[in-house]
Amino acid sequence: MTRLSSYLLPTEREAPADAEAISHKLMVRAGLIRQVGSGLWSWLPAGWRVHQRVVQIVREEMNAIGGQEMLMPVMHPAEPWRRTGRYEIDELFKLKDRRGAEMVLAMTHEEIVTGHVAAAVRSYRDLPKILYHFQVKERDEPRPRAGVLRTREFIMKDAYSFDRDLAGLEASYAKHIVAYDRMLDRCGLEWYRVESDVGMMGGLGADEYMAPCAAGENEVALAPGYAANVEVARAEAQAVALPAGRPAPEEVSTPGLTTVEAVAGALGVPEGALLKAYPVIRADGSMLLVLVRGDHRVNEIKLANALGAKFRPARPEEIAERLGPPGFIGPVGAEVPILVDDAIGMGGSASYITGANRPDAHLRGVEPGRDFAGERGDVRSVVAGDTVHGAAIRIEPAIEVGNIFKLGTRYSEPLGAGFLDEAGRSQLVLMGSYGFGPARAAAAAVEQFADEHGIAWPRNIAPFDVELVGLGKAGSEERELAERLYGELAAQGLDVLYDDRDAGPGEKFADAELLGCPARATVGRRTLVGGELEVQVRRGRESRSVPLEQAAERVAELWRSLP
RNA sequence: CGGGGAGUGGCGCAGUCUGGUAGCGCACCCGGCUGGGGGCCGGGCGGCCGCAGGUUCAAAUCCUGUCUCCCCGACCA
Repeated sequence: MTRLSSYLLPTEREAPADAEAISHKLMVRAGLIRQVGSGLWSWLPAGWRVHQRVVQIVREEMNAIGGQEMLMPVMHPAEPWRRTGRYEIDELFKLKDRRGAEMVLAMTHEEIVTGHVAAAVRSYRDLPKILYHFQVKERDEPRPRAGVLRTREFIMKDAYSFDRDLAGLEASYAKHIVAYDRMLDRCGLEWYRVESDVGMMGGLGADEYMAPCAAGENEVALAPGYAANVEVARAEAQAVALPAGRPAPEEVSTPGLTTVEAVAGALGVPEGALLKAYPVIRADGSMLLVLVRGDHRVNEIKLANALGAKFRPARPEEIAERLGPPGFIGPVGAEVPILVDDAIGMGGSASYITGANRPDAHLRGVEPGRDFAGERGDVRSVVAGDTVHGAAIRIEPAIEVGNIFKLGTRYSEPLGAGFLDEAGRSQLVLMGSYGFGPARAAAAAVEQFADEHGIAWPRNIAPFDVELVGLGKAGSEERELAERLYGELAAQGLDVLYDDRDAGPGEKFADAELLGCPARATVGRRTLVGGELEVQVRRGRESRSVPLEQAAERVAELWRSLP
């Protein structure tokens, strides 16, 4: 019997002063987690039950697609990380053992799992495989934040698929989509699967599982039938009213007007009638002038993907040297290559305003194609109101709770994970990696369903199914009834937390609602007198009464009907 | 890494400017009352004021250094 009087559940009336996010405040207040250091958290018993419930759901769904659970260490020799080129990552914790050997603390486990596969797999007959584990990840995050939403140490379910060819990888990936869709549903979360960036390291495709909530660090662009991380989202830009064209560009004086807003205001045109010039320096040291509409922003991830290489913004002195005074630069006459965003209309009678590459001057009547030339590309960030298939998109903040990624040979190649096919030819294994963060899933559930009274857990990941509140003094008749009901509820398969503390009813109710078990049953004098048990559904806080003689069955039935 | 803020009892805070016996609310302990929404009365325990140096007759308070934490941004393979 889980008695609250002897359970470690230190609830707080007030949230920590430094907490911002709802999940941070409530998980601390409800006694689920406690901070140890920046980005380092302990899970107290009730919190750990939530985490374990998420873990079990994930485990069941991974097993259902043929995943094989294993366990790999957190501390690794540095060597395989050097081989894959990941030793240089700043977020990687590095240390030395007593002999001076270089070690790392794992951020993920591609190096190790691929090493095992490289050693064990010889033949196409050994493939495909899906291997996974739940293990601690260590990441030296520049800025941990918001309770368990972004931490330096956390448990991740990471899975890896190994296939002989692209069709096999696609099949493994499809299985993970099924598993992930199901685990997110079973966790009771609102979620989106969104297209995501494959990153600079390459990859054949990736999706992220996003749980929308205010504390989310990511943004997703959504329209009917469309969902993408704004890092990669593509959409039709909204039209903008452009000034009429002119026979040739014409200089206008714009003293001191270095921002799009200032120039548009002074000339009485919408910001979208300007072209924003964003000079970047590519890996080879050359400059590229990126142009986007004045009301748009350059999306550095899309730009990096379009260039297929890293770049950095140009420094003011580089801009001054190669183009003109920062704030007044533009494409006309520029002696550097130009990349023109797709949202900029080419040709036609309409025209844009651009910097003149001279102090305190802009040009109007600039027509792309006529007055300058450049390659085209989609390198801007979408904004709310852009359209996809004719429907306007909206942008929402969300927490990334899972991601799935077609790695290809990114790791099998440097680590030598190959096999022999039927023809006896040596081939590289095609890999996929699939992450899921139970702590983030739990925090997302708190974010999505909390109200002013506290947490309202989805049924499948609540710390307990039912909180049984025993009123009256210890040893009283109503307490005896409560203890009997505990046994009956447990016999129905319910996990029950029994509040047997010597505390007032108000405190018990407040704590129960803070902790947020999906149902609360109250046993007091009224229960004895009326012969009915009061049950409150946490989400919505509505109460109902069930006859005492069938109380356990009725509560179990009610519990099964909850979200 | 840039900007801002904070370390005083378990939690939330005041006191610091203007140096002079370390305070408040909640929590906790004991006794009693109450017993369906954080209830009431009485009595208690608990703090080297983040740490280290310095100034001073005297430092939570002034000076120097240092550590830690939070928020915003950058970053996040």
